[in-house]
Amino acid sequence: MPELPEVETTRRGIAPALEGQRITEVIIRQRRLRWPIPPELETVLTGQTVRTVQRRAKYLLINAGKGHALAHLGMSGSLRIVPAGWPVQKHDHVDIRLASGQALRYTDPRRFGALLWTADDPLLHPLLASLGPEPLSDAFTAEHLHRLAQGRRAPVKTFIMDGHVVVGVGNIYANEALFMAGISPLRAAGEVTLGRYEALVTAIRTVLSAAITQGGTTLRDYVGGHGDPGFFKQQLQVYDRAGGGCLRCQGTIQIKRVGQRSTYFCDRCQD
DNA sequence: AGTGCGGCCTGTCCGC
DNA sequence: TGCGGACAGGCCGCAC
Repeated sequence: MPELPEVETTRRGIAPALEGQRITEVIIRQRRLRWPIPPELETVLTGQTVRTVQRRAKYLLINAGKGHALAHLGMSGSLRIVPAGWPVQKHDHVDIRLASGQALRYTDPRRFGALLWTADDPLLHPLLASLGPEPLSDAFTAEHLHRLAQGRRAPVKTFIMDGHVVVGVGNIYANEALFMAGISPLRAAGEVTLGRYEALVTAIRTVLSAAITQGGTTLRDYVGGHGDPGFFKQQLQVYDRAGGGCLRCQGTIQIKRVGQRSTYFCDRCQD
């Protein structure tokens, strides 16, 4: 679920309530996420004061002095600030209680997400060390995509969803950006010209930025740091619109499986 | 090295 | 109304 805009919206929502706060207690009701929650999340994190809450790719990095908690929201996860002791629902797996009387609550029905701990530089963590550039940074360029794509026969949609190429572009925004750039999701990555990668870089930046402005896209579970849904769903051009009219031409939005993911596009606007 | 797939989970929806 | 099966925003780890 949560792609980059949702994770960034979450970061902005929870950071003010966390930074400068001492962690008084960590309550774990369900350890079994994608990986088991390590014991350090209780033994080391408790008593620490949060310094910063940053984001790298779709990971949130909570700097707690002695190390960093890493959070990933998987497909259905959310992190939000609640009053301590707020009624617990079925999938509320973790509460990190703060001296303020609030708590950071981790909720994840499908448990594809993760809560991890690292005492070292979090950017060197095995899960983060080999990731591609941030799409909203200067390091993300058409030249970067074009160079990496040389010789690649995988579809360009699969290519841009690969976190080692560029981070943060999940299924929704990959579909939207390719539509905006007029590129068929089925085209081999290695056959896309530098000029079209220019358009794609612009489209990815535009779509992600607009989605952040709208607080992300909520299809079902996603809520931001204050428990509110995101509103970018109303601006989706192709995602989940199979059979609907193309908003740019008189064509019809198609759906196909590409890399085992539902892929939406207009075969008249995208080639 | 690049590519394709299974698997992790729960919930929902659709067809019978 | 019940039930099986497909599918859902991510992404690791494996076999080829």
